Amino acid sequence: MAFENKFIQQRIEKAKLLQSEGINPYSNNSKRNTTVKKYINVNSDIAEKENKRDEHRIYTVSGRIKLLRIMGKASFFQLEDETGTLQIYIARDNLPEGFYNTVFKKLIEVGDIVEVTGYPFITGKGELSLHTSEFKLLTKAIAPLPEKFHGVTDKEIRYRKRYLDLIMNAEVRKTFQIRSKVISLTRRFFEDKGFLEVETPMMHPIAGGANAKPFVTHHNALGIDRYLRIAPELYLKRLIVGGFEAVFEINRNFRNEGMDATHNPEFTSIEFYWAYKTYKDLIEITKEYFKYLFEHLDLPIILPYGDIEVNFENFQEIPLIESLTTIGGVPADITNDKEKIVTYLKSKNITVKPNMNLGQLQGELFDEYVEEKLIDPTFITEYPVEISPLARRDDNNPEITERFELFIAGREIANAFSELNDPIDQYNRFKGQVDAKEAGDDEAHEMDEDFIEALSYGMAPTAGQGIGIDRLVMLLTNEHSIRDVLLFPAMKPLNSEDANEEEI
RNA sequence: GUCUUGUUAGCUCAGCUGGUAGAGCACGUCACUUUUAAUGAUGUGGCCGAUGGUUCGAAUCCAUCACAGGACACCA
Repeated sequence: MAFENKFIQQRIEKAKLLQSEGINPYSNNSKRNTTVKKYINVNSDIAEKENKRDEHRIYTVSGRIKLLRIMGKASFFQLEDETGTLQIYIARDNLPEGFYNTVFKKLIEVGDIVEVTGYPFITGKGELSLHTSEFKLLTKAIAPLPEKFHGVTDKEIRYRKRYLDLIMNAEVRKTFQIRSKVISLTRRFFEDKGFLEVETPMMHPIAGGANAKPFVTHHNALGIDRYLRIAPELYLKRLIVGGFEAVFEINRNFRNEGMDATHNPEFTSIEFYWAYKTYKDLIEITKEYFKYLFEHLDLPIILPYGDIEVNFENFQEIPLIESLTTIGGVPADITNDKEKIVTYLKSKNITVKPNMNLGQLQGELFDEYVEEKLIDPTFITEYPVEISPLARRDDNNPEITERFELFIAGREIANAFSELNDPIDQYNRFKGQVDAKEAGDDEAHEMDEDFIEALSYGMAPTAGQGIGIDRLVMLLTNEHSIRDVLLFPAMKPLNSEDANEEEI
């Protein structure tokens, strides 16, 4: 399999020659004492020095050779570490006798990881560089890097071999640094508010907390199937029953559904639950959260996303039914009538599943006519109870719930509600879901009697929210595919044999 | 899941209506001590995604399959 490629063979030969010269091609004897970024910062004054150099400052930097320009008895190369790229000047007469000609010129090449020691100077063309007095190979790369100018652009290679993508495309590293920062800031934001970070099971006996198809796995010792969680919601609420008053979890959820630009089988969300609060408090904390993110990420408050702009100072709030007419342009006289909605959708050539209830049809109208038009952050409130099986009913109108979803740039970013804590109401809503499941809705919720029992002991009035981290990061990094914000997005195996491989 | 467009050298890509496969980069050799995608000379490199079919002849036409991108459907 591996190492057949002639270029790889060639480079393996070079590694052997290095060994015969007494040079370890996989040395770990690194003496690095600064990064490229620090080197550039510390030496920003070199231009003012005599001869534009300072031979008394000696630094050792390490990194990968990205570009190599050999010119007879001297060479330049670009050395790249995580912090940046530095030009290295290396000349025959500054190195031990024979090293430059027999080792550097013949056995060192683009892709190798090396360490150089020397002093800062500025070249004739005005670039701060390092004048090498010692050169050491740390790691021989036996596989050649992709083309130096175009790099690797094939999306399949970039996703399957993310390491290559990261080597070749520095801006990709930036995206994942921002992702890391978003998660870190999110954690800090909620911790600062007094929330406790918890971990709840990833393997569930009942796949609850959302409407979705789960992955199934098997516990051998117990001889039972488990579901990879589709949401942590019901476990986090059990903790509120137990007396924790503010909890959050940032972790993966798994849904056995289609893959596309906004869906990966495993995705990251934060869910948080806050006792003695309502969804109104969640609207406030959500605004505060975004403000916090924008400040700490140093992002413009009017954020470009593709060819649109999102104004993060312009948070809107509008009830779902109202949005159908004012934003969606749906006639006002049909939005509360099942038959009229079905007729209307049919007249627009939109097919709906038979036996949909009013709430589901209103949801259809929203998805069809409103969602994509919500560019600036918009809290859609007053969701129908039929499509909100875990949310508390509005005290004044039992047909709607104390719930909102937050939409930004035409996409759902968060889902939140005052939690249903009436165990009998929750029991009946689960029953309704079970009936729907039996009627063929394979994404309907299952009965979770243990959760009902937990509620029976009393859960303080609580508000809870989930935010999709991947989509949030897409928004903040101006990426339009979820695969570009996941280091290792899900991909099909390359040959069908792998797909059918039996477990050991 | 459906439709659609791709898959040619390690990488980025040409290859017209079918006639024995091309460039740049990378790599080998030579020259070159301040280059910036270094430069100049020269050379090596391919089961044209897989399997069938049509044809005297297929990278090229047809069918099936695999993988990927995009759109739609479902979902977050």
